[in-house]
Amino acid sequence: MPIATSSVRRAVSRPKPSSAAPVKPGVFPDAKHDHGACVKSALQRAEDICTAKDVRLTQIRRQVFELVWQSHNPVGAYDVLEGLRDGQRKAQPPTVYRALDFLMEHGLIHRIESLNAYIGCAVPGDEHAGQFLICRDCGVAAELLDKRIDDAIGKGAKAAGFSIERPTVELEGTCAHCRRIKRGHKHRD
Amino acid sequence: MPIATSSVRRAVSRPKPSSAAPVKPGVFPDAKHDHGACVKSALQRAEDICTAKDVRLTQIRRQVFELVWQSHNPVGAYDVLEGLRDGQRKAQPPTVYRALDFLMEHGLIHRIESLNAYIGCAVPGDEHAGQFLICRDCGVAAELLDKRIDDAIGKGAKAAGFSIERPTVELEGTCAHCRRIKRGHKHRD
DNA sequence: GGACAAATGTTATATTGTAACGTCACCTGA
DNA sequence: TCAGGTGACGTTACAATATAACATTTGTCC
Repeated sequence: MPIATSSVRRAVSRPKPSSAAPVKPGVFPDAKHDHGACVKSALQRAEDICTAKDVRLTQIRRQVFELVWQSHNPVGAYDVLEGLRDGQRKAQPPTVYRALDFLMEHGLIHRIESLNAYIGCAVPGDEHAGQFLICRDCGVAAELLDKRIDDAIGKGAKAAGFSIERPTVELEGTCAHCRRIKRGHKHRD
Repeated sequence: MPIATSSVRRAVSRPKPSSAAPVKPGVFPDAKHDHGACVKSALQRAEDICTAKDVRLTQIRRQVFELVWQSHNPVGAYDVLEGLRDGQRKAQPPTVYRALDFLMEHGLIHRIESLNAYIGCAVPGDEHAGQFLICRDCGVAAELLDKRIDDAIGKGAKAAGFSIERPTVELEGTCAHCRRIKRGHKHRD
């Protein structure tokens, strides 16, 4: 699975206010967006949030966070583990799972249940459940924050007298870009 | 005991609704409903569907189907495997996974991604994705068929130019019954 | 019956996730 | 200053879930 380009392009733009969202919810990241800036922004926000909550974004947690953010594709725990091992470390699974749990607990990443994988949160600091569009072809997952979906789900649950504590909404399919490519192969247009 | 139904190959194009739906979508089954009737009805419908589609509901597949239907709680593949082993057989994991795949392929059961578990479909024969309310306390999962949710999800995806092929909607929380129990413990009312 | 495909058996292994306990660094209060 | 507590991480072992690959059996069709 191709990993989004690590930042060959230098972040020439001035340091953005850390409040800017790393990626826009509901939007698939452009193939050649500045992913380095994406990561940098996400990391800054994570640090701000941890500071505000008075919890520690330790070396390992930060590294795991960066590994999860290395692309917009959900990444498996053992891939993260692989990444952690680059270098002198010889990390074990519990190390990774603890860090992932920490990051999820503080809303910095989400777990994609249908893939057993993890992805950076596009809107950290905002208490919310993730809604995801996951492309079968390119593997990219885009986070949605769709109030209509939340509302509809809320109504459906209410009708059944059910109180939701953890909603999971994961929509697997094909993103616009990949669909264009496939159509191109078929009709050559 | 011969598998009578699998040899019946009549060109009946539509399965007649041999009985009511096993359980009503959107409703948590009553604690003391007649589950035997539930299972019987589900099995009958499964047989009708397989006959209509001209696929074989073999001994093993039927057994796995019944094991999945043994309750309204999602059941793990290895629990099913345990069940299959009651008696003389010594089934192995692939046997179970193949049967589960078959049953899913023909819309007779659903997989609950957030639990790595399987549950009988409340409305088999109807092409649809499952939407589930899953109670943390009693473990029961009720299937929803909520058009509002589908619509909202459809709109959200469309706005992103995304085409959905496999939606996953799993809502974990507390069912009305379990919530009443918990409230009772707190306020004694 | 013979050929072919579908279904299942069998062995081995891959992938994902946790339990349990030990170590160490850091803080805090007497 | 240091005893004791706590949080983070190390380490070992294992549990739980799932699949690859190939062999064998069963069913169907001619």
